[in-house]
Amino acid sequence: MRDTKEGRVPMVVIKRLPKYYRYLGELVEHKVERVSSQTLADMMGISASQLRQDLNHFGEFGQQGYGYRVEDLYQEIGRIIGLENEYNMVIVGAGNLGQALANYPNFSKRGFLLKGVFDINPKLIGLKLRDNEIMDIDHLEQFIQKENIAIGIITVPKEAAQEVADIMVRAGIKAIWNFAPVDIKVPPEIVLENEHLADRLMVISFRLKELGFEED
Amino acid sequence: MRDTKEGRVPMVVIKRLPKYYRYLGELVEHKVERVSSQTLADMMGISASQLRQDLNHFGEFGQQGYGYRVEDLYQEIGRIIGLENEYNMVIVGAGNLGQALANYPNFSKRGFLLKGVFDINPKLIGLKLRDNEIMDIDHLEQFIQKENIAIGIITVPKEAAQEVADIMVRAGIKAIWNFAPVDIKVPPEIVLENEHLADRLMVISFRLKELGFEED
DNA sequence: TTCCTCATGATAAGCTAATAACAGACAATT
DNA sequence: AATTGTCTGTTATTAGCTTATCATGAGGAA
Repeated sequence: MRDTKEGRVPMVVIKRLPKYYRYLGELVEHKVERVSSQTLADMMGISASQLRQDLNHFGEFGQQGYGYRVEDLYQEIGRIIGLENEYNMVIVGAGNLGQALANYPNFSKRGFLLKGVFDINPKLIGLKLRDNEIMDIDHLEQFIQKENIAIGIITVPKEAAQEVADIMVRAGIKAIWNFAPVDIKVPPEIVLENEHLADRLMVISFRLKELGFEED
Repeated sequence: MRDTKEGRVPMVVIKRLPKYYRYLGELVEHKVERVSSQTLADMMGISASQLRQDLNHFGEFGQQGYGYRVEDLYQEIGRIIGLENEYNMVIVGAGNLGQALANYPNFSKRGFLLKGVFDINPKLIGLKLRDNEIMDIDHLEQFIQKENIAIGIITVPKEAAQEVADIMVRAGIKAIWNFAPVDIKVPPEIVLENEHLADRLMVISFRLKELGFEED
């Protein structure tokens, strides 16, 4: 079973896949059976060309003169994203954000299973967080290895973030999702996503300012 | 005082500004006085060309044969982003994520001031969240107008997100930062940032899968 | 069955962004 | 003051993405 038709798929395209998946999910819920690239693209606010082009990176899913079968395409994109797999996760940093993510229900629904939550603060260790007891960060490395953890989520202060990442990498983790406001460095074979929430606010700030200056 | 040299600045460039700001902040902390585009670009893992190109959208901040004064450039980029302004914010949805964001210290430090937290759940209304008492969503519209709220953060379930956004728009809000897993629709003059956390996990999933298939 | 319409997949054209190259200005040094 | 080397701002080039176009084949109607 082949993943991509040929060559690498551009990152911009990959980032759009979850959006396609989301909109198709909506259509499935509404029992829509078929959809044309034009209709779907209009819903999403993109061009039909781009939609077709994107899909063609992965294969031919539509039929001329008919369009796409919603259910099929939905399943197909789920497969492309890899949602039929299950991944074990840990969260390191049981502060507000760590707790919020731990309680996020949509993750387990898609096969992302939270197996442990860690912190360095003795006051937090031992507390229950939904199904997970908060563990001492000293046990992190061993835990990752024993429980076959694929994804590590970092929600510690920025000073500790790189150190936590190093432990994860040493333990053989496959991917890191970092929420600390620093760019973590990891070897190239590790999948890394930096989530800089404060950066997003700054983009909003810039755009607000830009708008303000437009009144000339 | 002019913002951009001419024309519109591409979104890709704008998205990089906070990153520049972050790295320059590090240099400031380490009391580094000057830096060349080459050095800074190496630190950030981008090309020196791109860095200079990006900065040239906004003006000339460096000196030939010398480089950039770290402190000056840091201030300058802060100004470009608009960090000298203050913006009032509200959070709607006092669940885990809403609470986490309410307690995020870095926002107020940059002039993003949380003025109120709202929810529809009677059990939550009246509770204290750091400095903010959780208010009934019925008072949201009035509050936005009276307190001159510029930015609305949405952390409600997806079913309620569009409705909340509509109230915000009606009340005259300037920007919306949406964490619900739907694409909210707002008039074009409203600055909108959709933050789809689950999407990020799917990108990680795809990349993990891609990596797995590379062992042929 | 045959013809017509529709909408895909593929190719081409157009556009945007990233990298490379370079002339000129400034700093540093003697 | 003169000279060398550095490093910017800018222009040129290349690469990457997006949009437009079109031939083709499937579906549906008569």
